[in-house]
Amino acid sequence: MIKAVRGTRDLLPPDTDLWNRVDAKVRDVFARYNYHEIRTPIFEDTQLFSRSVGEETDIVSKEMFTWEDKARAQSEKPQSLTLRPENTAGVVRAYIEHGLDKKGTLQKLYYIGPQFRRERPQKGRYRQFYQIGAEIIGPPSAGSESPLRDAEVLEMLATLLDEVGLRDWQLQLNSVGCAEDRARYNQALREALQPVVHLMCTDCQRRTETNPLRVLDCKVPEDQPIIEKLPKISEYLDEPCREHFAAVRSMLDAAGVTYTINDRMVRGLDYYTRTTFEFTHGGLGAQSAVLGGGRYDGLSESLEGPKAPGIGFAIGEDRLVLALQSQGEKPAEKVQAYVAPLGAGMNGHALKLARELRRAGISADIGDETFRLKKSFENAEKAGARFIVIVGENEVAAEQFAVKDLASGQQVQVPRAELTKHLRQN
RNA sequence: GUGGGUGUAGUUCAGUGGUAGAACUCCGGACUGUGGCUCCGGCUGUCGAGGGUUCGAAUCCCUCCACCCACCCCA
Repeated sequence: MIKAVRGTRDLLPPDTDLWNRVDAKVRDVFARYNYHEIRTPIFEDTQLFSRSVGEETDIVSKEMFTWEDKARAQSEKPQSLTLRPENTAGVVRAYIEHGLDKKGTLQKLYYIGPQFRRERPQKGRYRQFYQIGAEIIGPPSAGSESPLRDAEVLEMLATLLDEVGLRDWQLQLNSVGCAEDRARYNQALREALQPVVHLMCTDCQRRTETNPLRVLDCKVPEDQPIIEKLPKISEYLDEPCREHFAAVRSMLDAAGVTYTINDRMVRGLDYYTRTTFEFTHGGLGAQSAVLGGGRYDGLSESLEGPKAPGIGFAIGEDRLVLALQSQGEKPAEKVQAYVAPLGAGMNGHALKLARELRRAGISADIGDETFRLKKSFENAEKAGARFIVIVGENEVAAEQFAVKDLASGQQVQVPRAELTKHLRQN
């Protein structure tokens, strides 16, 4: 038997009803904040990701689905292509390619779609997973660097999660400063760790060499006293970065968005600058982050584009749905009417009637004239139908249909002309 | 890539060397135009795959595979 490949999965009803509800709500919120949808290709030139996400990150160094396309001409080398592991790089590429900076305004773009990373699957982590993301990007003259953009994005996310129905989420906020700040901080961390690192777990010893920032993320209890004494990134921000972060916080305070500063939160993509954030939720197993994001002031230029600071985020839709389900969210898609043809020659009458209902905006399902009435009732019950409408010879002749409310058990005769009204009002 | 757990009916699972089971689901009937409840009857399996031990393997051994969870890392 051929099965869905590792890390991929089928989304089936009724789960897909919940997914669609999330999609619809998210589009509704984005529209109210004046975002518009962008759709970028599912695969891109491999270099797009190695140059934006970062050659040394886990994503690029070991998690990408990459292959060589055939050369177009004999003189050409085959092109290396990659299934997108995230969507910000693609959006910024499109921004540059279509000269959107020339519009002179802020671009507020959102996307919903699958992303691909070749990781070992576990709860809340799949090789094909879905992200809902948005970016605000534009020339500095349009206000793209303003801390108001950061605050606006965070406020929207708080609203979005509330409206989607997620309870008990937490916003973790940090600033990782600019590239220079991070270089100085990395150096300081290395120096601070040097005398004590041999007391720490083997992971931390490795991290000190490869990526000292990661040490801050360590969860080993014995290491915590050491980690608490390490220098903080906030002490290494230069004046502009410090002011920017303070402005973001004061606007969040003004708007009444609650957050916690987490100066140990480090994010793994190289392009992040200044504000970084995560929204977390308890129902997700080890993957507590429902969404993550941050500012990326230098990304466009690193892709040979114009100066175009930006800020964005990606919601893990798989995780958001998981979190909603963990708090008991159940999609209950029901059909309003079940039309039950009864006896030979009734299928046509049933279809005609169902057509009238459906055209009037009433959801309806149809049985079959070979079903005994008992079976039709059972089917109607299984479908979660509110009403069953019986289409038998008597009914057709009298132009009056037996309509039974399956919840209350009440049954009445309803003239054809009043049928849609009767079914709609309940 | 590493570690742990689990693979038996459509589903959830029991079965630790001797004829593969239960519950639920599904199908039919009791009930010929009235569901949920009840009762009766019925279908369903390469026991994850391959090899080995044994008179005999779902069960013991070896190898592999898949899924789940965790690490790493991230959404």
